[in-house]
Amino acid sequence: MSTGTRRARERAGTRERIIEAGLHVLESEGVSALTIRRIATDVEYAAPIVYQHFANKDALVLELAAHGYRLMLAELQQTDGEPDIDRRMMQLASEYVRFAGEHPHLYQVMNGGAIDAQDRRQAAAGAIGVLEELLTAWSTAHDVVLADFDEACDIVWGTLYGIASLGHLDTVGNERARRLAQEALRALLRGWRTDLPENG
Amino acid sequence: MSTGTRRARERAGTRERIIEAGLHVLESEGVSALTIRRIATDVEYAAPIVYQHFANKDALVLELAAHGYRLMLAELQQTDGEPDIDRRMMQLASEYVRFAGEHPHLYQVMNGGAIDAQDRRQAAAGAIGVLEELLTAWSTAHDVVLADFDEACDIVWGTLYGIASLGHLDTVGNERARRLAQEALRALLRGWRTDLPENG
DNA sequence: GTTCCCCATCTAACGTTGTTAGGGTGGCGG
DNA sequence: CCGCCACCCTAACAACGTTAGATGGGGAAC
Repeated sequence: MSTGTRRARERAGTRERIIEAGLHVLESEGVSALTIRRIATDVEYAAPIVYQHFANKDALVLELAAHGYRLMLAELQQTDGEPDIDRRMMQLASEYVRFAGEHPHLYQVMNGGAIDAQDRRQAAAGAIGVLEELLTAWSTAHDVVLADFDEACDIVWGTLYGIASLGHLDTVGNERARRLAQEALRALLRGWRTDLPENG
Repeated sequence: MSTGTRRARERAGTRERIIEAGLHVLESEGVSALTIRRIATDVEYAAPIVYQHFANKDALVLELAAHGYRLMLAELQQTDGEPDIDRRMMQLASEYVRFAGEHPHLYQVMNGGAIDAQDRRQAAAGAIGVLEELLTAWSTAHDVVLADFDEACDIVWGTLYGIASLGHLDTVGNERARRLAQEALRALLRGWRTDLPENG
């Protein structure tokens, strides 16, 4: 079956081209332009071809979002090379918000209601993993045992999401949002530290 | 012009009924069921009537969101009667997340991309005002001068939004999200206090 | 009281969306 | 060379937001 494998390769190729076309349309013209017919036209096919590769539009959008989370993972991992764990945390916050600002439409799709909660969680697992690693390193570096590690992760992840959303949902500029995210994360971590004296 | 005022009253009445029908559909069946034809049917009119009261669907949705923010304002103001300012802050966080959990579809519309950033800011001004008042009271109570008050407000508002979104975007339950929001806000405020000793 | 006009309302339609069914065509196996 | 099969397209459906034109009934004028 030599033709069989070739056809399988071609199938996978067009599937990839559909995803790339979708990403291009999304990033360049926004979510309102992300149409089955538009994508099909860009890959020089008729609309129904898309349904040979994706069950429906939501499945395609999920794939685009997964791609976005992989991209985010790559950018968040760029915080390597910084030995100071607190500074790396600040870089994480900054990079997260920067990503949201540089890919607003992709970010919108990644967090939009079209994606099932479970699927999103799975797609975001890699990016969240970076946060988990950093938070683990931070807690050991400062000799802090967090009461509930997953809870702390969710808090940080949710905080970053919320403040990054201010950056493009509201009139808050991206550079300001980066400052806000850094300050929020700094305050959060400071609040969790037990190696600082306190009186109340 | 007796008939004139009556007609004006009727016009305003149907406009109000359209909004109420929209809210009812939204809360009971979700944003995907929020359709011009569906709303028109519920108020026993044909679809084009809606366009005599709203320029387009986005304008109607904005009105629904504004109603949602007024509702949120009322619920946030219920934190009166608590003299302890820190406890009131905790109640604010809890009530915010509770609102998001009890009105998920309304909350989704309030923060959805269909609403212009400026319009949302204006609609949310009242609810944000509650936070501003509380934060002012908190800073005076603890003798803290915040470096940038508006920045602190945005941080808290964004954090609450992000963590509340975890509650219904992801699999985090509402009661857990409330705990998370409280812990996040507690850590944030603790990080901003200057009446606690520190060593680095 | 009759007539007429205006305006509120409806029906019908357009263009777009996601999605599905059915037909045609070209290349591969016998 | 023939037939079949897989691929691809055209056409269509339902539903959406939105607009234009038809229609009808009630108040105003005589």
